[in-house]
Amino acid sequence: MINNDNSVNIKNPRAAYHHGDLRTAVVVEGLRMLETSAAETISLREVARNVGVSAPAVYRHFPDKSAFLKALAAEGMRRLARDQAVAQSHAGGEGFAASGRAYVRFGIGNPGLFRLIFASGLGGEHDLGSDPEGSAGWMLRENVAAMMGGGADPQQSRVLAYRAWALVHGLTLLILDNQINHDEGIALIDRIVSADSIQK
Amino acid sequence: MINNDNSVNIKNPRAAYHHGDLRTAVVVEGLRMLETSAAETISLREVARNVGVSAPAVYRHFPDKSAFLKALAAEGMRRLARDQAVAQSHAGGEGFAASGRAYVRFGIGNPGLFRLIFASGLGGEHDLGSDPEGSAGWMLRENVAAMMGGGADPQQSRVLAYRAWALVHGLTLLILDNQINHDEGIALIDRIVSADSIQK
DNA sequence: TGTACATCAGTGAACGCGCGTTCACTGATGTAC
DNA sequence: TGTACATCAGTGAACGCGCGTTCACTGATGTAC
Repeated sequence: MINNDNSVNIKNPRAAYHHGDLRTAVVVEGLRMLETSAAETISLREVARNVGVSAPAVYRHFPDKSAFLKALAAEGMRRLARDQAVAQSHAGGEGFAASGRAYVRFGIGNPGLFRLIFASGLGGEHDLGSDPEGSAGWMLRENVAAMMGGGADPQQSRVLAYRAWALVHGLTLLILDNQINHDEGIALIDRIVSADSIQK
Repeated sequence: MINNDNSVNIKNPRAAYHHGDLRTAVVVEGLRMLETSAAETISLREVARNVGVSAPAVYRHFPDKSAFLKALAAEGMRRLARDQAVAQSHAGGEGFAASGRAYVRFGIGNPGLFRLIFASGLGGEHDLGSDPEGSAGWMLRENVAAMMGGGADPQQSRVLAYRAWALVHGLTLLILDNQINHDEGIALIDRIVSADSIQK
């Protein structure tokens, strides 16, 4: 294997990665591999190989493989939330629908990462109301609250929130799993995820 | 390993399974394992072991592992469609919503099988309109057509169909992935998948 | 400025694992005469 | 009814594979004196 810019200098192992740089490099490579591969098919050994480092080196930065995957999922969660926030801030009155569409587009654009974020066994049990600020669940809750106004029936709020979330989540996966034709699905995102389909 | 009723008599290999019975036994065992395990974690060797047969024996009935998984998925598809049809026929005017709820309940009750059905790389590219009669996609199309009456804009029909499908598909997976609390999700199925949330 | 030393992120070798699949085989079955 | 034979669903042994992880190690770094 030929060394590239991300690889470590054989004679001086610490030079390229002191201060946790290998951790970063490994995460970056993991995210890159997720662009074309499913998380379950990614092995620590291959990530290490691609980075130009021996497999055991990774264990200096992660206790085990699942910790590594969790780091990727966390980064994915951040990016998804960021995309949604940006879309929402750029939209006028239809911010909620805009953030939903951003959710779908993120999933379609990042299949491996999107699936990893929601892979059961990694995180889970978000439950609206307990999400960290800025996360998808948090934004969902904020949006529904704003939509309903002050005196909303809390259970009805949850129903609306779940309905909206389910709509965009399901649409994303149906397209990713090729149950809905990819191009047609993309073309119809705006009509499927419309303001009235989400607020009613 | 102790032989059970599904196992083959060692002295007389053909006695238990002549006429393709091993194929059936293997599929039954696969479906049983899917009740508690994800499809990716199921190995041909373990299935064979559980059935009481050597691993190569399975290759008399399936060319390879993926053919075996496809057989499980096909059976799952049949069961899902059957559940939906039953629910729909027992419902009054709200048949569409009823079949949607049945979809969600099927997924919650059969996590491994449900996921396998939609696993990318196995089937895919259903595309409304090309589904075999009785399948989920077929029923979806029929329902939307009935709902819209005769003179429906075909593209709008597709939008409604995809919206309904996405709603129930997403709800199912959010519950399975523990993004929505399991018990709360189940309790809210009827309200989330309501007639008006699906037809509008 | 020079020296001794502790630290710790890397290394290559090795572990046990279970997998999918192939192979040459065996022996019960059903069939033709 | 008896015998020879083709069929073919099973068998156990073996293949190569890549994996996650552990191990004892090395050698560059930064620090204390």
